[in-house]
Amino acid sequence: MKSPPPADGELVTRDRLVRAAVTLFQRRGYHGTGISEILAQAGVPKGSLYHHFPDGKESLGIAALEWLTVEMEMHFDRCATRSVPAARTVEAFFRGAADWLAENDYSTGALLSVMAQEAGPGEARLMVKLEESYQRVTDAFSRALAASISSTDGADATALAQTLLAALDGAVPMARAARSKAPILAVLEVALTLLGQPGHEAGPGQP
Amino acid sequence: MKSPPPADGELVTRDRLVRAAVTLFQRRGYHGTGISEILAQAGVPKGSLYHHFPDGKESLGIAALEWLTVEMEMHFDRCATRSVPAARTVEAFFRGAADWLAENDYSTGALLSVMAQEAGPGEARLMVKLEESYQRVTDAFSRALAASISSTDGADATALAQTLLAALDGAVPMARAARSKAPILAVLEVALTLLGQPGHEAGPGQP
DNA sequence: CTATCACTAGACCGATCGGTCTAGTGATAG
DNA sequence: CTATCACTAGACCGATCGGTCTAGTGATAG
Repeated sequence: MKSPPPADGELVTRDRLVRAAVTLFQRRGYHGTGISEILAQAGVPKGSLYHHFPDGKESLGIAALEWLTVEMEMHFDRCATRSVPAARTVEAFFRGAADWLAENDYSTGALLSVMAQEAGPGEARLMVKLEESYQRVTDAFSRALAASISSTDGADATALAQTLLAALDGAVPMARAARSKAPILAVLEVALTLLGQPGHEAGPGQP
Repeated sequence: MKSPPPADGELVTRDRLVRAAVTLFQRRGYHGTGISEILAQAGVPKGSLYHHFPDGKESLGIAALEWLTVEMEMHFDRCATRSVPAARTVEAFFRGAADWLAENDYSTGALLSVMAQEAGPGEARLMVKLEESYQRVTDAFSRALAASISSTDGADATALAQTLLAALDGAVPMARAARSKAPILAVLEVALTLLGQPGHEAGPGQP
């Protein structure tokens, strides 16, 4: 218990590894990214990785998921706190993803979605973490939506959040393959239609 | 030019490879699946693989995408020909995916989506094929939808097809992580709401 | 000044990766 | 009967995979 955490010095190396893992897993997937690439990108030697993550790659994957999950939770909770209208929350979310993809030359992707499709029985801990992450992100998103959708109850907001998140996760690889924001923007427009018309149990039609 | 194709004998080995590749890429992703696993699953020796696919794994990936693309095109074109109502086409599509996932212990995934997220600059040909496949599948889906949606023109049907395909592609990994059909069914319900209300330029509200 | 400890550094490991290459094998054409 | 050809079979290849292990290094506590 010597060297009490220099508060930020302790996290630097570990954090660099996690950030590099997030970036690379988004680009090439979990199995497509080698430990050595992560090490190179983070500028960290192998020994340090296994000091911070004695259980290796899978633990690093879990840490990457946790990092992204917290990031998303914070984002959506900020929207909820500020009572941002649902339509604006959704629009910012989709446009943000499209812009970020374009800025990165369409080489990044949706972390939860890739990892959930690559993980097998050999990565049981990863799968458990994925379930948790999906749940937390969906919950945060639905909180942000519920804050401003009058005509829907909690259940509706959850289903809506799930649907919109799924739609974006599905549109990202399309945009990547097409090297264009178009698929994301097309999906966004349909999504906004959905929001504009609260729907099946709401009031009268529009003018 | 001896041995004129025994018509089916020629395709058996090659086809077994493609089918095994589709199955395994769906389960573990492109990079997560080794050539040796494909060989084992197909019951084919290595030499045969490189005879049929001299360019190796990437060509096999392309063939797997082609196989799935044709499969989907045929499915949707069947719906279009029979003038299946859009809502029924969508419901069958989503429920089919959910059932197929459950039957396979939530171990399979969305092929286009995983591969599009794993492919990098090193797999340029794969990426080109992915773009084509997405396009063809979306087109076929939108044809199936357009056949029965009166209030939408072609552009709308395309955006709708893109959105619904994206939503399913995104919901599949969620269902996989949760080991439950629930996410897919939740998304389906929202999707049906969308179809039930052709929307922004349609007529009056409902009763 | 010394012992301890968190952490860094990278040489090294067997296993597996995708891919090549040589030796068949068996049906067909002549 | 023989030559050709599509195809099978698997030994073998270097490269890279994820992971282990030993030797520091440098700040802190006493």
